[in-house]
Amino acid sequence: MGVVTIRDVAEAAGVSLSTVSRALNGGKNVSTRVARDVAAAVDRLGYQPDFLARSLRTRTSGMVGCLVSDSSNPLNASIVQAAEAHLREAGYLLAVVNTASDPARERAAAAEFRGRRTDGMLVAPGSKANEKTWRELAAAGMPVIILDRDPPEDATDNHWPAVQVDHRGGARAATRYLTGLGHRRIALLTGDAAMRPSRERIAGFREVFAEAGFDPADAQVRIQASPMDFAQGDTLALLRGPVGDTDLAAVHTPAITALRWNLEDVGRAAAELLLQRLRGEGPSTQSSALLPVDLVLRESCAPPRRPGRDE
Amino acid sequence: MGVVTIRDVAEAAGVSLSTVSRALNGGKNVSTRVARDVAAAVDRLGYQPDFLARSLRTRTSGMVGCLVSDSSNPLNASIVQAAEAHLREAGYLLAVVNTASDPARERAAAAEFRGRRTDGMLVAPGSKANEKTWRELAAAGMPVIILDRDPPEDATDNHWPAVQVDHRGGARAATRYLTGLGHRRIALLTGDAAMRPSRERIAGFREVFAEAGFDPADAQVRIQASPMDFAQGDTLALLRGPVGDTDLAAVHTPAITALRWNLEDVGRAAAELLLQRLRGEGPSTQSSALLPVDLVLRESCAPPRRPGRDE
DNA sequence: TTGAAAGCGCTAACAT
DNA sequence: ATGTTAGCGCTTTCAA
Repeated sequence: MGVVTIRDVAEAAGVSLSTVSRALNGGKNVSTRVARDVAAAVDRLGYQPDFLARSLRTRTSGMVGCLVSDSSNPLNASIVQAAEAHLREAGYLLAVVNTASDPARERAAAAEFRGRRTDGMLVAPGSKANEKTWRELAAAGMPVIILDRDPPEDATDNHWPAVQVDHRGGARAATRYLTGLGHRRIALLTGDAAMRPSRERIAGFREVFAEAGFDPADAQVRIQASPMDFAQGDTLALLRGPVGDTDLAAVHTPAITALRWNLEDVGRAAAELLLQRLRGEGPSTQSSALLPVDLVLRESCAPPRRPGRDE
Repeated sequence: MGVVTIRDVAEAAGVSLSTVSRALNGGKNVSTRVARDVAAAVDRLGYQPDFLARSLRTRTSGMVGCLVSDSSNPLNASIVQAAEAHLREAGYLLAVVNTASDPARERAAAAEFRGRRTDGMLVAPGSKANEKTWRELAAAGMPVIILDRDPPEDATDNHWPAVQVDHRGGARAATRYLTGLGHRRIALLTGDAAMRPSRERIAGFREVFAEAGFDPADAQVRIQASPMDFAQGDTLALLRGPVGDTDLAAVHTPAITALRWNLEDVGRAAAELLLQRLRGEGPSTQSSALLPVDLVLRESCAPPRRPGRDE
């Protein structure tokens, strides 16, 4: 394997070990002759530097950890993929751990990432159970970016770097659209109300009812324990659309009006926020992002058959 | 950060550095008293071992690299997720790199994984361009598991560990089903014919025509340059079903008959194959897997309106 | 511009 | 059962 070390290169190039290191890294303070010889030796021997050894020395691993409940969920998958792409361009490797929202697994993963000296983390906690963990991590100097979740509550209330999605605004737009069509009794199906996305959707939904002076009892909220509940039957599956856009919504007949936000942007923004920290940029730069949610009008919504009295 | 080292623990516990190491690892050759003291010190100091340093010493990183064209593709996402879960249980961390099937990126990722001393790799090459890379990697002792792709051609023709999906069998079943309904002119839409999945589908498709003595010209193959082509319009999107099952197929009206294979099994089998190698198990154990493809009958297929003459 | 030497935190002989 | 010692491969002072 990596049997060829920097020492071999040094011998082959007829220079010292540290000179090779300099030639390989900064390239500064190295004569052109030596630079050439070293490059030749590297080529000839097929030398590949050992990141592990370098990391041990430099105290930076070039790795970023990502904690997510389920990376096969299409929403998460796109976010993670975009983050990975952006981080990779900056030279970082992304390691993803699926936690199934299990607090114990989250803690285990956080500990492992920490032990591996990751340079930062992207985390989407599945509950508020581990706020202490995130706070400790941050206190220890680990840059932690929150993904579409409530940041841990902090005594000092300094803002956590986070990428948030404007679910409230989206829910408002969708609700207004439906009330505009004449609907007065509307159900919102969404996930765990303790989590930011659902909580914000519910808030936006109710705000519109309140502002319009409609009966709040007609704004019905149904909590789905898991995203999978949506798929339990065709009927419920159809209702996925109003919650989040997927390929499904567009190709269905009728095409489903849906809320959509740019998942790639979420991942990219999170990566960028982290990179800012890693570059040591201060609080002068943007430290959080709020991404918009769009209402995509398709064919699935019509006025009620008897306006104001649809069942 | 990780300011507390094994040395601090040793001092706190009043034992030597190596004793702590032993207590932490094997736990063998350690008196219960010392074990207790060390555990107490670890707790009190909040010691977390440095994986990097350990890896440098042991020459094993506890990491596995995964090379895939696009981890946000639902098919890949599920495979990767399942592999991650299985590997994590065994104590390994999975790092995923998206290559967009770009040979240069594949090589770069392979080099980086190698430099990071990953213990193994799961790779789904996007072309045959990098066969040399995979061969070199394997020759250097890196366990490489191929995911639903052709293994690199090898002079010695020793079999590569690989997880394959029986796309041919699936295509045969689907084709027979359609011919059984009376269809005689059938189109197969699939991806890059140079890649294993499509090539096998095409083969199975044509086999059925040949065996039945139908006109091979009526077995029409259309290549889609990328999976995204399938989504370009509703019409084409509907044709996704016969190629691979997604949530979409089941909830569509009519529900779409589809070929399905277990993506979790693919990921799990790949992880297991890799773990076998990492445990040093020889060729006695299973070294490849061929997973079945099922035809899931739903409502989308009917006999032709004029049997034998459908357009 | 170069080299010698120290050491990152840990494990693994080897002694005791 | 425990301690001493020697590195893993690299970067980085510090001298020359």
